[in-house]
This record gives sequence, structure tokens and C-alpha cells, in this order.
Amino acid sequence: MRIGEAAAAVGMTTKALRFYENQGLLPPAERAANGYRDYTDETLDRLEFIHRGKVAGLPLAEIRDILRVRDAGQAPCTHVTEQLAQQLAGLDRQIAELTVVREAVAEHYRRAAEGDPDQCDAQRICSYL
Amino acid sequence: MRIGEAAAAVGMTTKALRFYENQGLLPPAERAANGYRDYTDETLDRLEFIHRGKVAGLPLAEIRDILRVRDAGQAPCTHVTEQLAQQLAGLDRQIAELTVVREAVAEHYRRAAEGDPDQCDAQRICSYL
DNA sequence: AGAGACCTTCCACTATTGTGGAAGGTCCAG
DNA sequence: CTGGACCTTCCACAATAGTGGAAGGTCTCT
Repeated sequence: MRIGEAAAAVGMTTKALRFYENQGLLPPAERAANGYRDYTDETLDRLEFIHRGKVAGLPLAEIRDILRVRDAGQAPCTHVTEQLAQQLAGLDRQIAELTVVREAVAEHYRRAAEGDPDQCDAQRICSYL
Repeated sequence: MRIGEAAAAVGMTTKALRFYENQGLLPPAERAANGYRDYTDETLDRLEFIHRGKVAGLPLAEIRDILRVRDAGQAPCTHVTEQLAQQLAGLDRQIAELTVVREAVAEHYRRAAEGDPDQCDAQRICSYL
């Protein structure tokens, strides 16, 4: 199938597919006689996999690495498990950091919402921040 | 004081200060006879404010807007309160989204950690993702 | 006078994940 | 044979928050 059909089948754009090829997530596509890319269902599986990886928040580079392990003939499970563990740790760290910021902002906001605007101090520029 | 001294005083780089001037967070600096930027303590206050805004996770554009309101002679408190409310909502949304992703990844990981690598299915590329 | 530490401007580049558009080739229907 | 829908490549741009480096001016110490 041609690129437009493949893209539509997985809900991506043709631009994205070419980009993935460029970034090494898809192998260089087979070409029809006219030079058009010609995809098989295998590519769709691969694209679905890429989609699942993106949903899990993995950067394209990590998805690419997983696919490379797989393409090298190994089951990428160990690698995937490792990536998932790292991803989990990263998410926990990110959530923890955001929660800290959230608490700080919430505290600022509480003071701002109850406060007296006239207390603003020129030197602080705004006493609520 | 010159730019290097000002930058050191607030723990920023000279590059960052020029960048802030460029982005409108700092007014065009006074210049000494030799063309060097010449800062006063007011600039330090402003930089501290920028720093607090950054810590609160506000993008520079929003910090700039707050400063503009302030520079226009109004107390920016109302504006700040509004920004803080938006920021809080944004953080809550971001944390909620990350938490959803985290749960999905954790579930993938649980299955991967206990699973049998031989179950990997060629079509799925990796059954853990 | 020369070294070294400052300062100036300006342009390019970092990372990420694509999107937009130009210029041109191909294929099918009317 | 022409229009429209596809496809090709390639270059530029988006957002964010700066950083790196080149080329050159200035100041102070020795």
C-alpha cells in the first residue's frame, strides 16, 4: 500500500511516516516502479508499536532502540523491561517535581487570593510571587 | 554594576541577562560611556522576581507580561493571581496526565517483569508494549 | 606595550517531534 | 489532454530557554 493509505490506517500523517523512516524507526521503504513507497502490513504493525510506545511516553529514540534490538533478531523483552523501568522512574521523578512546584504555586495562589493588593512592595515587584 | 557582576549576584549567566533583555523581561540597559551595560539594584530585584517566576514554573512570556503590567504602573496582583490560577490548573492537568501514563507504564512493567519472554508475538513486536 | 579578563554584537545551534510549503513527477477519470 | 489527487525531495520553521563561539573593543595590571 502507498504511504497515504498506511498513514490513514494508523491515524498518522504521511509526513510523520517519512520522518520515522528518516529517524530509523522504519526501515527504508520498498519502492514501486514509479518511486512511490510501498508498505506491507508489517509496517502497520510496526507503526502500531510505535504508537503504543509514544502513548507510554517513550521518546522516539528509545522506541527506535527497541525496534533495533528486535530487528537484530533478539526478543527485545529484556530491553523493553529495562526501558519501562527507567520510564517509570522518570515519570515518578517528573510527577514528584511537578507536585513540589504545584504546592509552591498553590501557596502563592492562596496568599494572592486572600491578600490585600496594596501590600505590594516595590522591591519585590509583586509580593505574591 | 556591569553585567558579569549582576549575573553572578543572582546566579545567572551574562548570556541569560542579555537574552532576557532581548525578550523584553529587562528594559534596555543603561550604558556606560564605553558601551557596557550598567545595572542598578533595581535590576537585581527584577532578576530575583524572574527567578521566583521560573521556580513557579511560569514560562518567560508570562513573567514578561506580569512585569509589563507592573511597568505600566499598575500593581500586577490581579494579573498575577490570574496567572497563578492558570498555572495551578495547568500543573494539575499535567500531573493528572502523567499519572495516567505512569499507571499504564506501571502495568506494562508489571507484566514484563513477571512475564515469559517467549510469549513475544512477532506481530505485536513486543507483547509488553 | 602586552597579557588576561571583561565587555560588545551577531549568527548558529542545542533538543524534540514533527508540520508547512515549494518545485516537480505520476496516475486516473472525464 | 487536462484537472485533481497522489507521490517525491528538500529546506525552513514551530516552541522553549538559553548556550557556544567568532570577531572585535576596553580596561587594568605589570
